[in-house]
Amino acid sequence: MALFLHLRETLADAIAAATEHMAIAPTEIMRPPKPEMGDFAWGAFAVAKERKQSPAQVAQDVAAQLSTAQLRLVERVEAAGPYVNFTLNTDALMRELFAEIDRSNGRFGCLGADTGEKIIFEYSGLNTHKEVHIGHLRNHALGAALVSIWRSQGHEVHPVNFTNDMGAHVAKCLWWLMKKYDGKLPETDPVKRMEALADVYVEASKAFADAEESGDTAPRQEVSRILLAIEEDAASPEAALWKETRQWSLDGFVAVYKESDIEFEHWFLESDVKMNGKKRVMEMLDKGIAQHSQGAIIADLTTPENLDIMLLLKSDGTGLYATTDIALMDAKFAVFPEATKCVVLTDMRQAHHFAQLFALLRRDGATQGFGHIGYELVTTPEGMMSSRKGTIVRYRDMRDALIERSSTELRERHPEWPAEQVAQTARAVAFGAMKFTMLTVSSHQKIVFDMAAALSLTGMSALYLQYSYARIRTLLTRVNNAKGEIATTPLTHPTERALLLHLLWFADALAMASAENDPSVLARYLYELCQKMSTCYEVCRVIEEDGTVQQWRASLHAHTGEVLAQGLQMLGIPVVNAL
RNA sequence: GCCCCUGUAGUUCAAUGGAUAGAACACGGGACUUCUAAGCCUGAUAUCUAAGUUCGAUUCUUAGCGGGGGCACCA
Repeated sequence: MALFLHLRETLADAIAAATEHMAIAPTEIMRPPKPEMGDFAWGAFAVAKERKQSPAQVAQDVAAQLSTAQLRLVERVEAAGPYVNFTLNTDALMRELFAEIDRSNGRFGCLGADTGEKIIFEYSGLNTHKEVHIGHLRNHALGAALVSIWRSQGHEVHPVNFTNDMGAHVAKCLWWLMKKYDGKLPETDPVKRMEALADVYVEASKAFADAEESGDTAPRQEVSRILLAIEEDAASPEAALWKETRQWSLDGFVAVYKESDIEFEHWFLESDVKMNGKKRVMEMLDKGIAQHSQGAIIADLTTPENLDIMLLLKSDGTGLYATTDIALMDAKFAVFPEATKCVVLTDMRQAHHFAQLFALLRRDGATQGFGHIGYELVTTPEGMMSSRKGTIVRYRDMRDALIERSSTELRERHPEWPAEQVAQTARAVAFGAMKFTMLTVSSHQKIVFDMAAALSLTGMSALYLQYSYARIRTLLTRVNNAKGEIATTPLTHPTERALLLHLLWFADALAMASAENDPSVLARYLYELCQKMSTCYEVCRVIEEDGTVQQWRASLHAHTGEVLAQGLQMLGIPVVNAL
């Protein structure tokens, strides 16, 4: 077990014993607001209420009963008003913590593997023939980070991808592609071709809207015809073009995932599961779970779930998102039959839809766990992004602008660097920046995207974390005994101890991030770690020192670097050795 | 109309009901012949309103005001 968790449990148990019958949860053991108060703290409020005593009295009683001899690593216990504060022995803490980091093998602060749930986790949800935009970026950054964070808590996670490759948007795109481009595009590079296809969709969308406005019904009829052809007639030229162009998008998506360092264990396509959805709806109709209404098929979820009417099949007999999602759930559990739970990550707008879906499946007898994690939208200062209004901020534009911006900066700073190193480092900076801006804000907070702000690489940014790591790496190349065993910590400055103690709390950041399904907890922890590291770095020089002082400081930085690298890895932020 | 999210410093965001509400940007001041100044130190500035619960409320409840989203043929 992680040292941190063990210490907290030990304290909780000891306090429970000292208060006789009270159950004390380990999470009641907190961090005091000021380091000089101690390393752990417990507030006596609840116990005081139970005992009808003053919290200060209870705190004093508990402190008096606790003996440091029985508490691992603790060298001081004292009551401070309503709190009991605990202080750890620095030398012992350093030895045990560093030993844990050294043997953790990239799993510092983590719980044992496969001790949790088996989760199918669906995220990303791109649409073929359409643009990848910065809203998807938020999904990707959150999803990939959640996979790591949940795994750190012992859950078995199977990340899967669901791609929407059918529907009106596809038909519109094909309509315009055939009409204006004769069904061909000149690009051969997978990414460029995907992007060109998405551009066709934007044109198509505008042309379609213009036609609608001017009362021209021909495009609408043509789009319906194409939609029907690709759904019903596999031998039609439209179906052939659909499959060809779909592949352009899918190839492009593979490249996007690869450059973002995202992996899926399975891909589901809407077209593969949609027809099964219709079948499932018909079964539900037979069972009485669904019913006819106004020519369509619905499920009435107004009571007891209070989830309104759920539309399952349109009056023209065609399916919709809900239809597909019913079958998709079957497909997921067919691929991962041992899974206990399925979690889906989308923006908040779909929360109602998924609440309905899960309620419907439970009515249908499903016993697995279902979860939806919603995050707030990414908007521009003008409001919601819309491809029709042309207000989409494209993923590729942001990526390219960031790469450009950081390349320029790097060339100026390191004129001696070879082009390849500049390019590689610029990508690390760009992808780090993109992900970090999406991860630091908690997921229930809307992000108003500002390109200028996103391009600024100061303050609370991924670059600050990457820069901190690079400084550690450089420092360590100049001392040769960073990994040597040390028995004592020749502390000369409070910043050293503050940094050491912050490393101990890493396990708490992981546990919190997982419990809240919120990677921003980890992102902010790492930022704080770097702040403490930077402060220490300025005040406590390493190279001009020698003997145990140098050894200790180098070791502190080395271990900080390892924890930082692990945390960044979990957030999907690339690390580089020089910046 | 009903439901969900949200309101904290000039701006963008933090804060399991607990000790003096923290950061970043912007603004003001400062240190360095010294391991990367994309850094460090330092200053000023904030809980939408009104009731309630509590020893204690930015946090919970109710009402109001403001912002965003959702609620049957879109995904």
